[in-house]
Amino acid sequence: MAGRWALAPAEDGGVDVAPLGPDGLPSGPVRREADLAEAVRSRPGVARWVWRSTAEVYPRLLATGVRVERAYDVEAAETLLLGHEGRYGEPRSAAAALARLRGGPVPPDPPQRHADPGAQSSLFDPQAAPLSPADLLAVYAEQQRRTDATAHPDRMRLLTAAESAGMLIAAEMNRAGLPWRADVHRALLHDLLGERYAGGGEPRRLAELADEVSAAFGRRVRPDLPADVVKAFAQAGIKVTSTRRWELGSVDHPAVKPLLEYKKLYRIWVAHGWSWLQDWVRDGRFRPEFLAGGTVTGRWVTHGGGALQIPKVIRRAAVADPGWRLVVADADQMEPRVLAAISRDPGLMEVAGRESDLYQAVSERAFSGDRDRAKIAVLGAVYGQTSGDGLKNLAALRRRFPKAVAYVDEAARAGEEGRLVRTWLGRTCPPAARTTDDAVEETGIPVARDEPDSEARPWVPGHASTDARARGRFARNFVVQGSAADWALLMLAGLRRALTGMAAELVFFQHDEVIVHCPEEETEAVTAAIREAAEQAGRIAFGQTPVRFPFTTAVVECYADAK
DNA sequence: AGTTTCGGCGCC
DNA sequence: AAAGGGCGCCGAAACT
Repeated sequence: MAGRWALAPAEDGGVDVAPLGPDGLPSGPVRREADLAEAVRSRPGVARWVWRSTAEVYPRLLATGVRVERAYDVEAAETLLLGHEGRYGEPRSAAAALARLRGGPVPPDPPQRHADPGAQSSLFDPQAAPLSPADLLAVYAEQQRRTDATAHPDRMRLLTAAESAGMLIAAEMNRAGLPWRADVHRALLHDLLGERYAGGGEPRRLAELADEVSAAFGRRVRPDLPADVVKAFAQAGIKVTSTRRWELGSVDHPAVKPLLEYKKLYRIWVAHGWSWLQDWVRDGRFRPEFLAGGTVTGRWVTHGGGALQIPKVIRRAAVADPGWRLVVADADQMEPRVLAAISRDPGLMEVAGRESDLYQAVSERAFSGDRDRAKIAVLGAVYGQTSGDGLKNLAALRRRFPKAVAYVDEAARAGEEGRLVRTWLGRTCPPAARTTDDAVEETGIPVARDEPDSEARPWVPGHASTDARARGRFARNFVVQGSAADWALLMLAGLRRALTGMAAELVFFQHDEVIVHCPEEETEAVTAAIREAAEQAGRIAFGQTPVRFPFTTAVVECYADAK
């Protein structure tokens, strides 16, 4: 019973399953079973389930209490493989992959659905037409062949496996939810914003601040309307081009202070206020929808509730159940450590080979101990800083860490020239935007200019006039942010495996930070599992490397106490 | 009236 | 002090 099995939901609500031989072909007959959960539950020895889409199958399994150890998500793999092959924009569904294999017309991907509170959505329509096990396995076998044809098949296999694990984890986290105390949240809102007035208008504190702003200007001003604010400043003889915080910060006018306070609280009111609570918190859990691999760099996204942007002050409402704890773990300086591992810069590897503060160590080597400058320089190198002191700092960084800077410089050059760049494991950056004609010539697939599904087109930078440079910055950041996402995904998969058999649940993941909800007596084991998973992910991803990947871990009852 | 873009800001 | 990467979300403004 061990080994891989294929699983494909059938039209009649049942499911087809088939065992795979070592060659990836069926090693036994296809069996039709009436009940999905029972089909999986009765085969506990299966090492990896091969299926079209985790989003299609796994929530239904979880709903009946069935988990699987490992899966292979054919559509996730197809997305990664197409990208690696420089074929971004081609339909990524299993049906499309099958059509390419068979030579038939390639169906376009279904349009993405918008997330509504409470609605389930996924990368692809979970209700897509069923695929027979034979067709599924034909696509799978072809994917194995394409994986073997990549420059680093071992890394690509790791990537598709990790992405598939991510899909499982996302589904499990969507089900679990982040423990959330609505009563604490409400008290917090009342403290910050004051009473709500009937009719849904601004709460008391915001109304007061708006009055203060108006008083300072000597006329009625709506602080939530940038155009109104800019005009009011102009009438007061102060020229501002926007109402951004950093620009207003240096303006000397009595309206500035209440205005900035208003903007801060307004943000909380509209994005994490009472209606947010209403929409996203049920049964003591905040349930956003996590989507693994939702960005081109491999970072996750969430739909609903702004789960990856919870303001620090609102984290006060994320509270563990009685007798339970939140283990909050944050990777220390993940991106520069990853840059050290992928560039193999001797100096940066040495610095990253210690668990102590990386920016401090960099500053001692290149910035006379000025930690702030060191941090700005490192982040500038990673993000593509192009002006001001950044360039000076970058030069200093380059002298001491030449291979590290050369690595991102080369990525930037490749991006500007429209070449492909990849993460360490092989996730591939979308190529430069091409004209419609180019796309047709290369793929044979017409791309409508006003195609409503923007997913069908390659990434384009925000402003056409700065195309090449924007692509350079994007590619520069991509190799570091994306490789960091590779590492984080492996870490997460390792952690999930280590938590098997415990009551502990993964409940939150945010780029370099993970939260596990567990009984108090499991916190030590969870903390150890996180540390171990981090080091293991470093070894698996980067092989022999002196680079360490430490975590700062806090065991707390309340998320806000973690930092 | 409905849809898309913009400005601003939250997180990493 | 201010600038560079990735996102989501909201209301207002701008459009069809």
